[in-house]
Amino acid sequence: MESRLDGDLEELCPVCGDKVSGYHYGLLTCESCKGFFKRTVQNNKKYICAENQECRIDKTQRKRCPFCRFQKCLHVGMRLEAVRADRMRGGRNKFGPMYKRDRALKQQRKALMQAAGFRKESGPTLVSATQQQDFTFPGGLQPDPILHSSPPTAQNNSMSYQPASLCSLLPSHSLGATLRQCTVFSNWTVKAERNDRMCSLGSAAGLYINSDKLYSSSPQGPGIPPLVMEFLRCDPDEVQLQNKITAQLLQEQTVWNQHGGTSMFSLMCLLADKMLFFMVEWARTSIFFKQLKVSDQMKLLHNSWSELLLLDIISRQVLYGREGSLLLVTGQEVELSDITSNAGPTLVSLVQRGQELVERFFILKVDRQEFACMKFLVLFNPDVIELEDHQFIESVQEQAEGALLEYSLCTSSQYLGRFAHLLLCLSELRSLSVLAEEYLSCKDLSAEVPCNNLLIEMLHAKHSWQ
DNA sequence: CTAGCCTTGACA
DNA sequence: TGTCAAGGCTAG
Repeated sequence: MESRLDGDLEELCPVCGDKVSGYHYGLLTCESCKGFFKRTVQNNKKYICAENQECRIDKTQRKRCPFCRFQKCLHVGMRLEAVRADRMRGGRNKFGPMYKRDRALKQQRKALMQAAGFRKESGPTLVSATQQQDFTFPGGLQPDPILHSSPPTAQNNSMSYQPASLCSLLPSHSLGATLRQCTVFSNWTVKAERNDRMCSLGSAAGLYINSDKLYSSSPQGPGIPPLVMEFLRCDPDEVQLQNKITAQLLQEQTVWNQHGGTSMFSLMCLLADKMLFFMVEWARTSIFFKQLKVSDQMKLLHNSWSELLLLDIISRQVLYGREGSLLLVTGQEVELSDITSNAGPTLVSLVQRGQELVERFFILKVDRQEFACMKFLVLFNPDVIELEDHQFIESVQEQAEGALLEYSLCTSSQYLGRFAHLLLCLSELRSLSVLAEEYLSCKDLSAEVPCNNLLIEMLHAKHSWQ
């Protein structure tokens, strides 16, 4: 009897090497890893590795370390979003066409192998062979350190004035150790503190969502795909971020007093630099990213820093901002007219296009969950050259895109058109970030950008290898 | 908790 | 109506 699955079933489970029983959660796996993945996601299980998070997972040892087993499940591409939040049985999911394509591809490959004279028994297919490598899986679905870290203290902020480099930030776990002395505070107008409004808006927009409660303890669930919940969990809390940056600025104010006030532009550079620092911290502790080698991490960040920075600024305006003003990460507001009144044509254009983008996101009612997904979409750009783990990065981008699409499906009836519109907005974001980098480069050439900071490193790094 | 087998139900 | 990838059940 020659069944359709015979070809597929010859393959080995990419997680443990056991016999494959069919497509489960995105790819061909064995029955036990299917069940393990389902239990882990449905029950929101947290595991801890007793070793150094590099346990070998095979058929005989898969029970030993569920932490590393789950990490391997994610790494080979099992999809969190394929586990149904509503636990509905039967039916088909959106992966149907993907499974079909995969089958066709395997069939094609098999035919090619046979035509080339390979015996079927000569080993696992190309996919299994690469997936059976030994990967190391640092981290995983653990609580995000940045969300639980205490506010910066006088001690850890003032200890070191070394310039921060991306290289030094990535493998490090010490948040305050690389902060450095910067200049400025300035003669710009602070209109209003927004702490109260931020807090109330924050809780309404889901800033304080407890993902455990929302997903696992309610069998019906809120309809938020698990991967979106995970992205949201990685996302820094706006109020904490505001507190951290404000605390740092207050501390550096004494330094500024010694140097005298500087321009609005210098202040913006300082803020951008601080935001970049926390952006690197966000990426470094985020799901998927922390599994990458430092070299790939650096390439991705060098490629996307300006887009991420702009997306962060824009999302702040969409979620909490007021028309006609720019809400800073510190919670303060600057009138846009104050910025553009003395600005050159490039900056005016930047501000205008940025405002238009804010408006488009606002009309689409983009929420914090969607911005969290988009950040991953932007960060995991498989088009970056010379990536070591290109396949994984591509798979993460696909997963982020799938999660965003699925979430749009949950929240909007016109999800396909809306989803397409979101992608168009990201394309405009990209173009805007190019303009912003050009603007900064010009300023840098005329020595107007405060030197010795992460902002400049990013600017130089990107233009040196692209 | 694991993993093999069972039930369900959208889709081709 | 058959397929097959979801979730469910349960002995070990």
